[in-house]
Amino acid sequence: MTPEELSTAISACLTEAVAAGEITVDLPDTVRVERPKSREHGDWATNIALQLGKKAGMAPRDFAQLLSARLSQVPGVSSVDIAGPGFLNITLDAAAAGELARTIVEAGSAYGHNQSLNGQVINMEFVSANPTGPLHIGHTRWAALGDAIARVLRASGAAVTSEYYINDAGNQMNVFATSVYNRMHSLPVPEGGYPGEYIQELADIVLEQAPQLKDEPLETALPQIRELAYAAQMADIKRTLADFGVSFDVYFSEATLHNAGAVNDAVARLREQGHVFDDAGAVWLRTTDFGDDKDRVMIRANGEPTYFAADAAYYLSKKDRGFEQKIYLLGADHHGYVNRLKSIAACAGDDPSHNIEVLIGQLISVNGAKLSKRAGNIIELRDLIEWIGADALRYSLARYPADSPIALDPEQLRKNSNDNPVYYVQYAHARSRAAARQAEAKGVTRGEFDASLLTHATENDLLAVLGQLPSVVAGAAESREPHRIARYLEQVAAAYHSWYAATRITPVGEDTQVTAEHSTRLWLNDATSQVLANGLGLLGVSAPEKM
RNA sequence: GCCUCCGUAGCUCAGUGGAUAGAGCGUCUGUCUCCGGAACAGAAGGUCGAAGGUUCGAUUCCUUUCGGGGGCACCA
Repeated sequence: MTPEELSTAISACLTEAVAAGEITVDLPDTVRVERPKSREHGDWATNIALQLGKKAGMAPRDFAQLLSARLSQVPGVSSVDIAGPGFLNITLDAAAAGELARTIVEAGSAYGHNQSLNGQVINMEFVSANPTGPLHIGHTRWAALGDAIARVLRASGAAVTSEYYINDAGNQMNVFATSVYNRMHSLPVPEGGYPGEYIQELADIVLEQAPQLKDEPLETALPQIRELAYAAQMADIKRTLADFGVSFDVYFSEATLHNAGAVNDAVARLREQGHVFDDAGAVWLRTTDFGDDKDRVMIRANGEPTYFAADAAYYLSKKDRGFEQKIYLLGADHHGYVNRLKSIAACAGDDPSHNIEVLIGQLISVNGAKLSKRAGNIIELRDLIEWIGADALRYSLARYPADSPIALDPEQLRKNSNDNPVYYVQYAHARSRAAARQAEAKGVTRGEFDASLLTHATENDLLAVLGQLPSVVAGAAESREPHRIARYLEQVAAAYHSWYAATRITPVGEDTQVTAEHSTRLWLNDATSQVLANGLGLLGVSAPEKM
């Protein structure tokens, strides 16, 4: 029996009690079932009687008494105790609890998936680094976290499109191209230009593809240099993301918005909505109507659209493409942008509390990281991957809530020990696979399964933890907090290691007789592998067979 | 000045309107004739920054306050 099934059973008992006239109260959609901290309090506990007792005009303990009478009749429920002010402590039959092992193995990679976000159509934009240089540490956290959030949302039934917005318009692209041009001619870095060594690499690539550009003056060479260097830089970014295990469904070019007139269209559409006005030669969006602290310019007095105008057009594009929810993942340095983005949504007639969601992540730092020589004074993502490893890096970043500032300690992350949580979890997976291989060699198979044999205290604990994956995934999706998965996996690993130390999957010593206990434990072992693999998969971290 | 995030064990950090606030590291004590010791069992270590308020119950929610990080462009 899974906690979800127990929750459903409690809801059914409540409904029956209402129908029988025993209680009069509005029932919640779902009943929360929790694993009590203390084992003395049974397998599962609920505080539903405390919540509903008062509303039903009853003492919580009396309410608990009524519910307990019905609940103890449910098949699989061994006993129900009322504790303290009205907690219901529920103990399951070993067989009912153990059945979960089979449920998980049979569900396979689908275990943990849930329908909590069914029907939601979500656009998630993250990273969106400028195409004028390599990815650096500032992009790393969202690359790891954003990708994990997308996976968690999908596992909860949402249709998610992950999107990378390329800021390939505006003067910065000309500055970028000029920087490359100057490198081609060994000229100094232009005013405000890009200094890193990677510019030289881009210059080499451009010259290789179009050697004639070397003899052309800046004005005529610039457009082609811009295109070639841009393409090379985006290829580099995509390669680094791929090495990090991150892929995007859509790479959206800002330039295409300008070229297709979408920016001007956006101004016109927002004007129709009544939120655009002209002042001092510029065109403004009255974002103060929706809580922004000042109105924002869309078209400058010189006729050039602002970056903000492109953002408005981009938002409308997402809306037009049918995304009900648009999630933006931004660094803390973009905090001031949140109200503006929300105002765009409001000006477009959307509900800023529903159709747009801006997640702000605190910045990270890495102690003692080497600064990239090729890119100037930044820490490059590709260097971090090479130094720490993609798995350790992704896990470490996914392990903390986005709003918590973190300082990574690379020396710790490079260690193959318990200092390093990713190894703890990965090791548990590798160990469980090794145990399965060992079992096979000793003739243990999953042929026989008798859940009532899973009676050891560590088996009860392990089963309880394994049963929580679906609700943990749903919770992580709802709150956009994949770190809950990581923390959960550490619990799974701990429960597995305890179980492993306390019981045997294979016959030991002279006793070579394979029993139903062995084969049943193999089911539990394999169920654990599956939960660890599924959870790590949601974080974009590998689940190794061997380490 | 305004906005926002953080403040929990010696360190790095989880967590929760409820029963005894947790993990790892560090410190201390144990566990290998046997499936992977990258492990397990246990001990010590806390006025949950402070003060008010709401509540049957607050570390959690609200207000104030102290300390720290980040942000407040006709830049992109």
